Amino acid sequence: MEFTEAKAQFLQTWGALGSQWGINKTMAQIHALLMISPESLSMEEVMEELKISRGNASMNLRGLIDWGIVYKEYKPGERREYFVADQDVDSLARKIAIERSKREVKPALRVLEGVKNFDDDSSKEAQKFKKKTQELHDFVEKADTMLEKIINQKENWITKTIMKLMT
Amino acid sequence: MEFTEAKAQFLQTWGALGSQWGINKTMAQIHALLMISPESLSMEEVMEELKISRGNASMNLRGLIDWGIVYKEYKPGERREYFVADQDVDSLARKIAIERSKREVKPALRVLEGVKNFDDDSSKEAQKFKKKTQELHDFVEKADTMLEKIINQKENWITKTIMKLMT
DNA sequence: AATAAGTTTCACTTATTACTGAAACTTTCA
DNA sequence: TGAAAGTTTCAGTAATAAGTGAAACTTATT
Repeated sequence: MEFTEAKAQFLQTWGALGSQWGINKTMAQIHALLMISPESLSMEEVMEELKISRGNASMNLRGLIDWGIVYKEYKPGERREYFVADQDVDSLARKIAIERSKREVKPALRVLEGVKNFDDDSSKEAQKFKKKTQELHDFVEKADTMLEKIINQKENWITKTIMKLMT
Repeated sequence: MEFTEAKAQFLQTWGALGSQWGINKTMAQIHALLMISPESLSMEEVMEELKISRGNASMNLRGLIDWGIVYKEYKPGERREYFVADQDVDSLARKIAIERSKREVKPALRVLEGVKNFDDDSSKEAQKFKKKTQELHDFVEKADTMLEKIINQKENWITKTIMKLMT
């Protein structure tokens, strides 16, 4: 396989993977592009390379900056902004995990908390409902705690975690 | 909050959570409904309760069965099929994790493997590309291994994992 | 302060994914 | 075996999410 082909396939696959994980295709692709690029890129260059519109590029670059995995870079004497991706894969994954917990898990927990304390009418249905929502709440809370523990092992967290789980 | 309201809100939220995690809304809702239901339900009842069409109900029930988190149940003397959800939240989560790894992570790994062994033309771009794809491949592989380790602690895996990570 | 280069926004279009419902098929039992 | 009850499929439709591009806005420079 040639470099150009490999690159295209990589951008393509990473984009698809991204959309399965709640990050939209373009956002994942821009991020992938910046990661493999030896120099920082301007918005123009991103648009050109991925054949996307200005609006799309702008929105998604901003999104990536919000997620904290892409940074702006200013070159001396140049007006134009350049973009760089966080080069550390570990820290990237950590940031994504934190962000998803904040955006999805935490809100779900709040709803489960509210819902499990409904006015119990002591019917069979109500009993079962109470039991299950309680269980789900506890489970989600635990899973979230686990995620936090894993990602808080600052450096090389995956390796460290695997080591711990070896026993 | 009343039972009926709590139930509606729960079904609603669980559906939304599902779609963020790659399980479509209806599928997540059917699953939620079956989980909180004290009796097994027929397809008719599911359709009725969630106000969805026969086709939709059929497709998604089948999907849930494929995921291995819902089972068919036959009542003696009755022709109709009834559906029950796996009641164990731990085993449910484990099954979802296994399935997602199989469907998403493994294929992505295969592509990364192919792509990182492209014909190197020794340009700066190619060098960087090789380095990054290698890093990403190793990372994804490690993460997947970790997931496997976690879920292989058969019983109460979340609790067990947290205990291990406590140190 | 005028202008030109750069950047962002947003109403609209396109693409993707999910859902409907009628028709086809299957099973059971009289 | 045929008719009724039950189940599945799938072509068409609807809902949702993503992307476009021109216009508006910002900033730096003279």
